[in-house]
Amino acid sequence: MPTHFTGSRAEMRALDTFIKLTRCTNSVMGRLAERNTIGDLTYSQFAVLEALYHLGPLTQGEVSQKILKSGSNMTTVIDNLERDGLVRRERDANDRRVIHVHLTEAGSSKLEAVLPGHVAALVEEFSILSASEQQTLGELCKKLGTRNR
Amino acid sequence: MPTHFTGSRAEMRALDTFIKLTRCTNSVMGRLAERNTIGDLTYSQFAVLEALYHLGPLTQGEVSQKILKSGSNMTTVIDNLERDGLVRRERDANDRRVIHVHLTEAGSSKLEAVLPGHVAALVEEFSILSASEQQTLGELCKKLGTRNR
DNA sequence: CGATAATATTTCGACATCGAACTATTTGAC
DNA sequence: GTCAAATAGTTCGATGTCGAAATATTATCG
Repeated sequence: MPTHFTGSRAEMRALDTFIKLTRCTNSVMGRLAERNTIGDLTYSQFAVLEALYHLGPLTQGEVSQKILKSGSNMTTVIDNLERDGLVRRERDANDRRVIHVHLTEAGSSKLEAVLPGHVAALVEEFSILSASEQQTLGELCKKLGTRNR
Repeated sequence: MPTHFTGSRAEMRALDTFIKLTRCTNSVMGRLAERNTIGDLTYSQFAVLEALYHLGPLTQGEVSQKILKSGSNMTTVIDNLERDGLVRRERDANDRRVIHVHLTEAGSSKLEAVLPGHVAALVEEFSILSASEQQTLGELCKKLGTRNR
């Protein structure tokens, strides 16, 4: 946990908080991965399916924005999802540059099969924090995350 | 921000906190990356150099544990660092299975050139939170991160 | 209308990342 | 002492991830 870094108080504090933040996220994600909470999906695939499931068909660019990943990355992830039959691409008729991504039946079923377990695992993970601690954590994260914008 | 997920209160809370946590980490890392705060290094490379800088020569396995990455991943990252002359591998004389990773002069200089700016950027990022907010965030992250172990 | 700018996606090359299978070496048990 | 189990790294194949350059298409402006 310690960083063996010597600096001003503000420096040590920021560094320490940063390390705890990244390790925390890392650990939580790692433990979720260990539990195999999303079956044979990757997190990227899960995120794409979830977005489509809750928001309906989206443009590839929209998906990219929703899950905060680059456009070129979306191409690969959606390629894999399409190969596995979980998603379907449809060229827009009016603007042939854009592609609409649709969930297939298989994709929908897959997500429904996996979502409850994932949520349950999350609840369990976070149950170490009280409701108000979760509230506080969420607020601080939001404040830090949306900094200058 | 919203998830369009309907569930019990505990479920919504955990999901919401989870999303804020991951987005926060994502955003902070992203902004640091944009600022080019670690030069032409990747974060993995930076993490390895930093560990060696502060702790001295380490076994490859030890590095892997310090930065929480898999052994096979370490092979690649250290391969690249070695190719760039920032790090040197040395086989242990007594136990020929183990490899000690040393920082080279170039590696040391590179890190020293980059560390102050990185810390400054971190301080600036976290300056949106007061000292006590950072303290709280750190504690909550630690509690959540080290859950059951 | 026609050249240019903007937009959506893909391709490419580099790096990260994992788990499983593999190699080399050391340790332990009989 | 020898053979089996444990340990340290590497290799391999798959996926994710990015930014820059390329492609295709649409919008704009003169």
